[in-house]
This record gives sequence, C-alpha cells and structure tokens, in this order.
Amino acid sequence: MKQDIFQAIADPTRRAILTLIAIQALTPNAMAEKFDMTRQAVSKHIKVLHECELIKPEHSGREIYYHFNAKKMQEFDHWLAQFRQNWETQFNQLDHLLTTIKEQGTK
Amino acid sequence: MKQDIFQAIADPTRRAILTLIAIQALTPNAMAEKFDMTRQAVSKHIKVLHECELIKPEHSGREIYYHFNAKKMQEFDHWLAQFRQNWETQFNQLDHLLTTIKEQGTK
DNA sequence: TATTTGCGCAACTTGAAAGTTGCATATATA
DNA sequence: TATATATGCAACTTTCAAGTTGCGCAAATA
Repeated sequence: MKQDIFQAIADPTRRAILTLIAIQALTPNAMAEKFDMTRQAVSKHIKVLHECELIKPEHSGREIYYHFNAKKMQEFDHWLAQFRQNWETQFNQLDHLLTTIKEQGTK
Repeated sequence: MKQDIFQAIADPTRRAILTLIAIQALTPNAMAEKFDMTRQAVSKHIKVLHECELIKPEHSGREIYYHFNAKKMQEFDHWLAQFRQNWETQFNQLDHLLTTIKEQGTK
C-alpha cells in the first residue's frame, strides 16, 4: 500500500530517522544502533519512509545507504502554505473574528 | 492524554477540519455536515485537535465555535525548518553526497 | 567453499485509534 | 414547564500500526 507523508511523519522514530539522514546518509544497521529497538523494527520504518519516497536507497555492495529526499519533504511545506497567511497576517485573524461574529448574528 | 500535533494531522479528516476552520470558525454540527460520518466521530477528532491546541473553542450559548489556532500550527513550520536548507541549497545536497562517499571510503 | 554479515519478508502479538450506538447535560424554544 | 437541539462522555467493535521472532537471500570474507 502507498503510504502518505503525513502518516509517515506521525511516528517519532521515523522523524528521528529523517533528522539523522538529513545530515548524512545511513544504512539500516547504523540507524538501528541509534534506537532502542530491533533492526527489523527500524527496517519497517524505513520501508514506510521509502514507500512514500521521503528517503531514497543507494546500493553499495550488500549495504544500502538511505538518503533523505528533500524534494518530497517539500510537499509537506506546500500543504502548510495554505495556513501560513493565518499566522503571518494579523489582519487576517481579525477578519476571521468579524466573519464569525457576523455569522452568529444571522442565525 | 496529551496528543501530539504530528499525530493530529496524520488523519485526513482532521486535516480537512483544519482547512475548513482556517477559513472560518465552525461548530461541531456544521463540521459533521461536511463529512460522511456521525457527529460523534467528528467530535472525537475535535477532541484530539483541541487537546493539542490546534483549535480553540469559543462558547456561544449552547453552541461551540472552534477556531483555528495558527500559532500552534507554526510548530510544524519550525520542525520543518531543520530540513529547509536541504532543498534550498544545491551546494548542500552536493555536500551530503561528498560526505557519504568519503564515509564509505573509510569503512 | 564454508561462514559471517547486512538486509528484507512473513507470521504473530499487542495496543491504540477510528468509528459506531447509547446516554447524560445544558441551552434554546414551544 | 415540556420539548427540541447542541454537545460531550462512556462502552463497545473493528481495523491497523508498531514491535517482536524466525527465516531466507545476497554479498563479503575466512
């Protein structure tokens, strides 16, 4: 099944993995050493991250280096953009308030 | 239990709720009309969003208008900031590649 | 070649989340 | 006051994700 990036990011371990490999590509074993869980558990997280293309594998013999895919992470940034005006403009906040009050008046 | 914002946005219904009330504050009933599920189901999503302070209630008689809390949403933006350089600077991407190659060489 | 190492896949257990129905409470309205 | 409406809480079922153990395969190494 195709994973979605929002669910991928929901897990704290996966967020930690992303933070790690954003600095430097790592193998599954190297990642597992950082967390208090089995390698297979980490491997499942890698699978999720790979399926939604947040990370990309680079084979090197029997090792696999997983790289951070910044481009995919931008999708999250784009989703967030729809809310950005909500905190960047106070006028907008005021507008919401006025709209709400007006709406209540018509009920 | 205190919810975390990453899990809160993992659910597509909750993301839809946020998109709706970012434009205008709504009551639980008004939200439920937008989705194909019971009012109670929506109410549970509201509870999650409220617990992590992504939305704020405004009581008005027996109705409750839920407002979007843009300030809390900024936490995503802050988390995302650590990755922003990864897609904003090609030099940085190249740097990662070089670091990885060098790392492999020392193994 | 035989053995070790790195990795992925499958089956299983457990716990939590998403949805349902039913009920209680508070406010508005007849 | 009696009734209707808006909401939240509790119990329950079902689905699914996170973790485990066990196994198989490919590549490196003795």
